[in-house]
Amino acid sequence: MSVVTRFAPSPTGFLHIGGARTALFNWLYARHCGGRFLLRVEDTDRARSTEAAIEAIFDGMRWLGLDSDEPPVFQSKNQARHVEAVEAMLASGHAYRCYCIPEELADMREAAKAEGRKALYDGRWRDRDPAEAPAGVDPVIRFKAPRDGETVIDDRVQGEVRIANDQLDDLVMLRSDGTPTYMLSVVVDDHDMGVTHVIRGDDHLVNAARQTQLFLAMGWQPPVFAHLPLIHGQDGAKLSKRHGALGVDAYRDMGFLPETLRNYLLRLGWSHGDDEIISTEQAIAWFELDGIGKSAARFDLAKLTNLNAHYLRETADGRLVGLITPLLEADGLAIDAPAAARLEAAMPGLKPRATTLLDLAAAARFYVAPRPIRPDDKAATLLDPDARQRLAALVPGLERLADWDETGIEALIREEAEKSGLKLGKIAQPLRAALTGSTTSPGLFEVMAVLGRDETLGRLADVMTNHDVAMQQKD
RNA sequence: GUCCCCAUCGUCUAGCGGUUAGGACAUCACCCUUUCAAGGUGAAGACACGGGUUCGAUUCCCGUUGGGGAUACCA
Repeated sequence: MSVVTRFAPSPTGFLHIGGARTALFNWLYARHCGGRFLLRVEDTDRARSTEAAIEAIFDGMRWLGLDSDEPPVFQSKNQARHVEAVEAMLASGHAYRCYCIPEELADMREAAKAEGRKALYDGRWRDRDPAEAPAGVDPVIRFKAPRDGETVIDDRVQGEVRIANDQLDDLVMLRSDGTPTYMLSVVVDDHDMGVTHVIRGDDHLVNAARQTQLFLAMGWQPPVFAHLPLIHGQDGAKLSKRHGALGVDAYRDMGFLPETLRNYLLRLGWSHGDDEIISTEQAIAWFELDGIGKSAARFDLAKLTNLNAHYLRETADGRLVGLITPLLEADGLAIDAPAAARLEAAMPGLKPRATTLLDLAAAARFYVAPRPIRPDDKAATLLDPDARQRLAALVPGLERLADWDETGIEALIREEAEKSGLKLGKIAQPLRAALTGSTTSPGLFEVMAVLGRDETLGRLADVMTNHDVAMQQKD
């Protein structure tokens, strides 16, 4: 039997980090098994579901590269089928009409709480004659759940979980307005879609018992369950909106790569020995359900950042240029073909110093910024008159230099430093300030090689002639 | 309240009765060095507690504590 997994988000918000991990695990397991991965939008709560949320979820899935094997299923479109399933249960005696009004239910809950019992519906309409139905009350249809014994879930993550049936009440399958509830819809859809493995958050563990009862009552084989521990925030509390539970789009905007998220999310709750850096191909080959941990994990931005730095270093220069170009353009810079080429040449020096696309773009800015380069405060301090004189002394040599490449430039500068009896830093730092406008940058000789002779000399000339630029920044 | 789940360095985790309890991130030190990173070397840092079982428990069982989840005509 081929494996079928599904990701079934309810479209009430963005694709958050926990949902993304659930989707990833389902996707990986299907890919690993050579099965199919399906996407189902659980929009049975029409009031809370929004078009924007649906788009945000699809968008997030696309960005993460989690492609589904069939077009997404919208649960709301299967309503007729869900109602039909309930009618069949009514006919087979597995369901009944309940005429309780909300106030009655509230009283019931309160009474149960007072007695220290689990707050459950007491099944008062289970066997009551429908002729006693009060006038003007639209009934709900409830599942006639087993009252004795227990329901056992053989969970692939949590192990064998036993829940006494008296802990589960007769759940509502059809609301008084005739619409199906989530609990019923999931079971019917999972069955109809041929889902073999339900991999989802821990918060559904008890639901798995109710759903198992439903599957059994309908005469269907329940799927294999695997309930993932939830992800917690840095403070250990539930990863909620106010704890920085952001959508995956927020991480994209912070400059993280999708492969970083995939690797990070995979390691959050799943392990393969001591392996940390795991490519998606490797993950597909290795992913097994028994590698999933049982305890909740905290989301750690520092580790995510470190991982992103790693993937940035591994990313092809051309792709990086493509990714930061929009950021630079948003910053008011025009990136034409020569500028893009210069950025690409600069990437080997920029990449290892960056942790996100945002700081990569910021660090790359000086390469394509228009002259004159505005030095920042610290850089301006370095460009005092003495330093400018030292820089001026370099110009003839740079003009004459035969091979304008990193080694040639380095040899020349070192020679100049030695000649004047200065430590390299005494020349290199002002030079860096003049060329990059900053006190930190990639290797100086590499910077000069990438900038080219004309641009280098031009930037030096700017500093030499335009004292105002330097002086102005000094205070 | 009731039911369910969980518990190894600050964090993510390895471990599946006998280990100097391993790795990664973060932290600190040193090396490298034209700045900043990267890289290299090293340091510090954990089995929540109490009972059992066993020749022997981080590992198995029970309890305590702590954390989380579920208790809807939401999903």
